[in-house]
Amino acid sequence: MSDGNHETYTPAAIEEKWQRLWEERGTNTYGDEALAAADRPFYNLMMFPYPSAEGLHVGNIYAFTGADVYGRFRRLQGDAVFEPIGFDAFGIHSENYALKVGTHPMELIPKNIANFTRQLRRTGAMYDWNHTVDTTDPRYYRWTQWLFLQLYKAGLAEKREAPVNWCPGCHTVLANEQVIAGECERCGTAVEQRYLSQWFFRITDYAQRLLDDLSWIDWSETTKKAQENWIGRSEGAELRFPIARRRVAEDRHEPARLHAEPPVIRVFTTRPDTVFGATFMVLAPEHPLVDALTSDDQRAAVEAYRARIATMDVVARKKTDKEKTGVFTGGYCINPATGEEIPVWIADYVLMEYGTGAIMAVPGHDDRDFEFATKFALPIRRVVAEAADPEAMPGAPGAREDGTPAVSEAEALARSAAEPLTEAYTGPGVLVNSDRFNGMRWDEAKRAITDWLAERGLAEPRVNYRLHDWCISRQRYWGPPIPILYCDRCGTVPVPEADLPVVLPYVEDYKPDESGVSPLARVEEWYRVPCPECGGEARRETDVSDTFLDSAWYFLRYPSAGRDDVAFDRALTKKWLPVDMYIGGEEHAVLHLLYSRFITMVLHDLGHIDFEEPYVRFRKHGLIIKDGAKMSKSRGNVVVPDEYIERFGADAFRTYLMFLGPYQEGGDFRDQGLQGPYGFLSRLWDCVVPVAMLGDAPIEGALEQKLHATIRKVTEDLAELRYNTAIAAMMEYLNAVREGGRRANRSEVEPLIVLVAPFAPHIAEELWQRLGHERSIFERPTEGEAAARPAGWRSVAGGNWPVFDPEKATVDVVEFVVQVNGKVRARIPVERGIREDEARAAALADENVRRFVNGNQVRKVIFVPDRLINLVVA
RNA sequence: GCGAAAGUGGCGGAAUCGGUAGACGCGCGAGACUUAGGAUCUCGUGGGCACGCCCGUGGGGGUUCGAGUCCCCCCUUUCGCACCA
Repeated sequence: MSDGNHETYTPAAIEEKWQRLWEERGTNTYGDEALAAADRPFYNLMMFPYPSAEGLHVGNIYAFTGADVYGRFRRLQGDAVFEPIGFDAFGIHSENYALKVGTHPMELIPKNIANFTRQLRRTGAMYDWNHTVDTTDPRYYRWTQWLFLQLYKAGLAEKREAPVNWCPGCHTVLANEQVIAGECERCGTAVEQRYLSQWFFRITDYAQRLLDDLSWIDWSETTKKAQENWIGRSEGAELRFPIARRRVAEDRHEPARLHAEPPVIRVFTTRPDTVFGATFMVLAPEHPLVDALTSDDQRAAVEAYRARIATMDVVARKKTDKEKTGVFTGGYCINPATGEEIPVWIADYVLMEYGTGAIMAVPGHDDRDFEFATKFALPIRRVVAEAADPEAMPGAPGAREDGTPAVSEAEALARSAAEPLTEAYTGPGVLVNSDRFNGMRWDEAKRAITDWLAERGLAEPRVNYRLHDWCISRQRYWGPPIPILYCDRCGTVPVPEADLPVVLPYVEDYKPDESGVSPLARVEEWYRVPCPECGGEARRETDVSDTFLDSAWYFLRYPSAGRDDVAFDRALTKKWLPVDMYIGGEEHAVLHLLYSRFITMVLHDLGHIDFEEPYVRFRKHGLIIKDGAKMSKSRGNVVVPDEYIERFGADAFRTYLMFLGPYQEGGDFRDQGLQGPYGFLSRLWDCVVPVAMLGDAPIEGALEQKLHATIRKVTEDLAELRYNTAIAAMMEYLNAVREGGRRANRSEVEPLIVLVAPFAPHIAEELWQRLGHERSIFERPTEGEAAARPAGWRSVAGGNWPVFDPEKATVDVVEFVVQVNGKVRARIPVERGIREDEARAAALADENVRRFVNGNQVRKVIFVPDRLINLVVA
């Protein structure tokens, strides 16, 4: 629709131009000095991508654009925003893909990174390309290895034999967090349990701190909750059940060993109040005491059961709803509360990884124990009686003044002590069948019984966590080698820091196998090295570290990227960290986000940094679906961003992504939806270009009011990442400017261009330039520029972002609602600030209102200033 | 089973504090312009009819002058954890 005079909006040309100019002028990048000298630093971080061969997908762009919009918003407000990007390129994901296509990862990854870089530039985000990281670069992973050594020296990294999750598909060990419902997060293969010697980070030492800090960090609530659940703190007690030696010793083959082992079985329980009801004990099949407890006549059955469990895959074993299985060991232990001998069983519903790997079974008050006891005909004893009503409990509200329950104790006890249980009772109540503790509230009994047993050394209060230590060994090729040497004479020797990096060698055949060792173990010339301590023969650790270690500290590296003398510079780190705003996916709620918090705490404790939480503020973004369904290759509904960007431009694509739903909840991508934002930008263009056609009149009246209301709305919404409603407000304002096809004035559109800039930076730059500005809209304006603004235009200090005038942001005439008996009967325009009596008179002047009042007496009037009046009639 | 979030037009989604339900956009309808239209512009667009109202935010109760919003019960969906003692 070009009419010679009119220039059409051509996003491709404009965007190409500005991306080139940004690069040439260094608009978005910092030199080393500038980075060190920046005032009002704001570290705007987004989760760096894994550079897949498929290229950037729409989910990446959605995440990054939301973060970039925020960064640009802060920058327009005068902050010195540091917005880096990098590549998380090590790991099983990359390696598996390389294997699939038959290209070595050392060739594949640089290609992918080049492709990603091209695509990322095309999205128009303001990345600082002077400060990027690539985790596979030896200049980066040198410091990943350094980090490992710091943990090693601090005693936080240790090698130990442990049951680990082995993925038979990926041929490697996985961290607990990488096992989803018993399956490998990457390939979906059922995970097996193996006993291997692995490197662990003692993250459990930090469990309480990781939990405590959640109370003050400013994060999305759901993310905090996920971490809280993952850490899984439970309070209770460790109880000790002495082994009934008499019975065990009779059957023992090696009686001498008996004395070497502790003559007790330790259990963790959150219900020490129910110990009088512990009628048997269950150990995990792998429990080390099983052998000692097993009697000769039960040995065959026990061995068979253990063998069956050992070969069972983890998915099958962890199924909650399968029928309970188990076998009696023939051994007994003594209930420390009752003194009774109780039988010891093994069953796979007890997990070796949690607590002590043994439980006291209280079938009366635990669903699982009840099921087990029922199946194997074990005694079930009630020790907690449900009070007639909660008020009846001693000390409860409604209890008598002397603290005794409203229902008599005797009554409650008598009623239910003898009553048989048809299912486990897990609720609150009063103790029964518990000797001296009868009649005590269950919650008080927890402490009382623990104390009572503790006097005899049979219990102590205990806090347990679900969190496990972080297994970082991977028997794979594509990762940083763990910087450890094994010497026959000196044992485990850390690689001296001066010898870092331990470079990952080029290995032609890097395919993993069943052996349980890394492909690097096949490269003798690499792993055979002299011991740095004795000079004798040593052997390198051949496992590489988990990818999540690479990403656990990358945010510390960005400002110091390119520095070869330190992992992170002290002064730069002090200036820029912790991260001011971190935006990323919820899928990392318990992986990356927990690990990087842990690593940061460790570095803090070791004196390397002066903060212990890496991200002051974290916001999760939502997920994009396509036409109401998850995107997947098999469904064939994957959005390829390049095509859309080519057709509509990055500006429209970005704006659409931010418009299609609340950013923190995600939304539904529909091809036709792009028309809206594209049309919006086109109309904005048509309003401003050619600039010579713009009017010079100052903004005034209702439009001025609307502008200020829009500035307020957009400013507030952007601060809270409510991008969709901010865009809607801008659309509304532009519609008002164009009302009736009138010619726009410069004073009406210039502020709008700044508001649009975070979403559509290219068109904003272009229009800004055409309006006569020489410098980027994102640069801090000079005094001259600030002074040359149209009348009534005010901006925040140091930026072009407009400031609204609260006086002007409110309307003079409001549409006032008149209700009769709560139903809307009229809408009348009134002056803002109208008094109740005036409003009432105006309401009653309305014909329709009068019709409904119908001469009846007005019994009550509800008046909400500037909103409504409600007349209540008989 | 536990934890978290959410159910609003044909669709994506709006709606600070309990105060005009459906902003904005898509789609659709009518019209204008046009050789043409998957372009652009204008107007309309929750349902119903007696054209003034009635009905409408998953279902059922309740509180209130007034409920999408608060309370109780139920249903559905999505996500996370899942034999965690």
